[in-house]
Amino acid sequence: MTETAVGSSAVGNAAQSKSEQAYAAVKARIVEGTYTPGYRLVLAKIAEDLGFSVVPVREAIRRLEAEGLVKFERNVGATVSGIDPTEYLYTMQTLSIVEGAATALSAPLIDSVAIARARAVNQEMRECLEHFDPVRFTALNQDFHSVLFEHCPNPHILDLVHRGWNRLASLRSSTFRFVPGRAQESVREHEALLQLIENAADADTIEKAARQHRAATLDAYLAQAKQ
Amino acid sequence: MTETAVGSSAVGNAAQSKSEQAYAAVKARIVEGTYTPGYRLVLAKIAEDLGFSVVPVREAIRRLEAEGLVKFERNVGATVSGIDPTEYLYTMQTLSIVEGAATALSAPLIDSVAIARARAVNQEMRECLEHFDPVRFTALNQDFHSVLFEHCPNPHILDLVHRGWNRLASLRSSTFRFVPGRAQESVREHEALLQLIENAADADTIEKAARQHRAATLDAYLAQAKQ
DNA sequence: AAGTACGAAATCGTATACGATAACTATGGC
DNA sequence: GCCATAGTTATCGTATACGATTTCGTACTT
Repeated sequence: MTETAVGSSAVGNAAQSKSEQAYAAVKARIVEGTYTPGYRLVLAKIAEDLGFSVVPVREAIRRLEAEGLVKFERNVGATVSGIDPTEYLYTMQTLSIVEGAATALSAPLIDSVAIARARAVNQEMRECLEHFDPVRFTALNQDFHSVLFEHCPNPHILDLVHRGWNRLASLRSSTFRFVPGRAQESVREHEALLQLIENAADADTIEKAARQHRAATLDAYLAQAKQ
Repeated sequence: MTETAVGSSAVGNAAQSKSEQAYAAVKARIVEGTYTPGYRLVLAKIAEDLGFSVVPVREAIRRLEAEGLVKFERNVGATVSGIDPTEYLYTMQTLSIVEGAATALSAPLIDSVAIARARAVNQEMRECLEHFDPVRFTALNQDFHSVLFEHCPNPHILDLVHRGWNRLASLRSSTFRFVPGRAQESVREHEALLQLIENAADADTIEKAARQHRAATLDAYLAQAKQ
């Protein structure tokens, strides 16, 4: 349940069109890592696997292309798009901005129950650090932020956050693995963020903290990459 | 030239696929106002107009749907999506955030030539106010901001800005017409923004000013709508 | 042996065809 | 006269088919 793509229009699946199904199916495979970056997405093959024809599959792939999850080349085909360092920077920078805004907008709407829930998740993350469970850590990290954003009053902004997450999904938990100490820091920042929200800090402070939380991960990655 | 949709991948049209052409054609018609909100986009009709078949047209429409320019209903069809007050709020709020970030990121890269160009555009906007030419005013407004963002180092953020603009395009110049005095104020804010950039103000200050510039337009609209 | 040219295979791009669904219209019952 | 219902039409959704383009392998030339 923690392994699904995030942010797909989560309505009931009443009478989904095949293109929707294909979209969801391929997206899920990319996000959960079945299709790794560079994987070649052949329309005919996917169509056969799903039992559909190529037209809806093509539509699904183009949609995923628009979200940046696959790279599509005319008359050549689609591949799952990896994220090179530059793309990673762009994505993280954008995320830092939209997450900052999302957090600031959500903060006044987060009740004590949600705070407690987030805190519990964060506690579990701490435990993951001790047992060294990066996969679960990353999933919990998503849960943590989901609680924060759950009530974001602006769906457009929330959508941008989700897109960024999915974009990063294929290299999930990379920073946890590759940047020593960052995860510990991240957990501390989470707690600090919760306290700011609890104390009803002004929007600007919360925005900056949330933005910094993401930016710090990026910086840690960049510093490491430079070595 | 000022009337075209903004931000479409502006590479040479070498061997564009029909779905690309259809996308561009329909998008242009929406942005320039040929297809007004509520206009019913019948696949077969558009296909015939363009001389294509329905499949690429369908793909184009779905793509426009993803950008929020059209509303698509299963087994019913597509209509050009108007923006109701709520949508307008969401869009403007999102724009204020991404434009703020885009401006702050671009500021250090804007040279004196670009500043002069922007200032000239802003001067012309002033003249439009005297002659009461809202259409040209809006076009110039786009030009002004284009100069500012031209060198935004993060293409993802720039893309988000463009999307917001296209989203607003169908009700372009509305605030100029409907909110008295706002346009004058806007021109003044432009000049203030230019001075901040010239003086190499810190990123935070610039971001806040740019964000406020957009937020003020939204507020003016909301205040007016409430009456 | 390396490079080039040609041909075959794979794959995409789109037209056409037909089935499915929803909107519309006309008819009959109350 | 108004509402419910059946039939018709419009439109979408997708399968299939085929042409277009690229890629890959092979044979030929130097």
